[in-house]
Amino acid sequence: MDDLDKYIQKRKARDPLFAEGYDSGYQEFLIGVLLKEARESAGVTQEELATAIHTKKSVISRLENQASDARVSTLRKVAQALGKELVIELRQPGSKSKRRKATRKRMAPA
Amino acid sequence: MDDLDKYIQKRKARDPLFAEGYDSGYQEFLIGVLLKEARESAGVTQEELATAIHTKKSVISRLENQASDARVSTLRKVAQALGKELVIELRQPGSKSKRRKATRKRMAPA
DNA sequence: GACCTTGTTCGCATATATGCTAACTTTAGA
DNA sequence: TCTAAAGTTAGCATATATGCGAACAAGGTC
Repeated sequence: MDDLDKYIQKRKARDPLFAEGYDSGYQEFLIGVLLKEARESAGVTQEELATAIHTKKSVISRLENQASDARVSTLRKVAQALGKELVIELRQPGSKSKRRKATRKRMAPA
Repeated sequence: MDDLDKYIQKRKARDPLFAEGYDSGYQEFLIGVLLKEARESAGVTQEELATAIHTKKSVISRLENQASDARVSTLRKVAQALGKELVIELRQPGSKSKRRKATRKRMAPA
C-alpha cells in the first residue's frame, strides 16, 4: 500500500485544499483516494469503470478528486463494479487502526 | 445486541418491504437499523439527536426507517453527534463477519 | 511535432436527499 | 382511559449529488 502513500504525498504537494483536508482528518477526500486506489489496483480506467456502472468518466473523476459528498448508493455501485463490498460502520472513536501518523524520528543533535 | 435482533424480527413482521430488503442483503435498510441502534444505546431520543445536529426529529425518523439513500456527510454528522466515528471501507466480498444467518435447528422428528 | 489514451474541469439539466411543518400513531404511566 | 412523550408519515421548498457533453491537460509513443 505504499503507492497510496506516494499518491497522497504527491497530491498534497499540488493541491493545498487536499492537504488541509487530509491533515485535519476530513474524510471526504479520503473516500476519493479510497476509490482511486481500488480502481487502480483493479486495473481499470475511469472510463471502463464508468461504463460498468452506466455513467461517464467525468463522474468517476469527480468522485475521486472533488472533495464533495457522495450518496451511499453511489459508493456501493462503484464498489460493486470493482468487485468490492462497501462496509459502513459506527465505531467508538480511536478504537481502531487509524492510518499511522508518520512517526517522525527525533533529529540527531548536530 | 439481542435487542437489535428482536427489533429486526418485529419490523420484518409488520414491514414486508423491510423484510425483503433485509433478507436479500440490501444495506440501505441496515444503515437505518445501525443508526437506530446507536442512538438507542446512546440513550437519546430522536428529538434530542435532531437538535444536536440542528435538524428535526422527522429527519431522524426518516433516516432510521425509510429505505432511502443517504449522503456520507449526513451519516457522519449523526455518528459524531452520537459520539461515534463513521467508518467506510471497501472490502473483499465475504472477507468478514457478515451477521450470522439465524442457523435454524432441524426439527426433531414427530 | 503529431497522435492517442487517460484523466480533469466546467456548465447545465435532472434526480433525489435534506429541512421543515403539521397531523397522526404508538407507547408508557398515572 | 386519559395524557404526555416519542416516533412516524406526508407534502412541499431547497440544497446538492448525479448525469452528461465538451473542452482542456497530462503522459506516452511514433
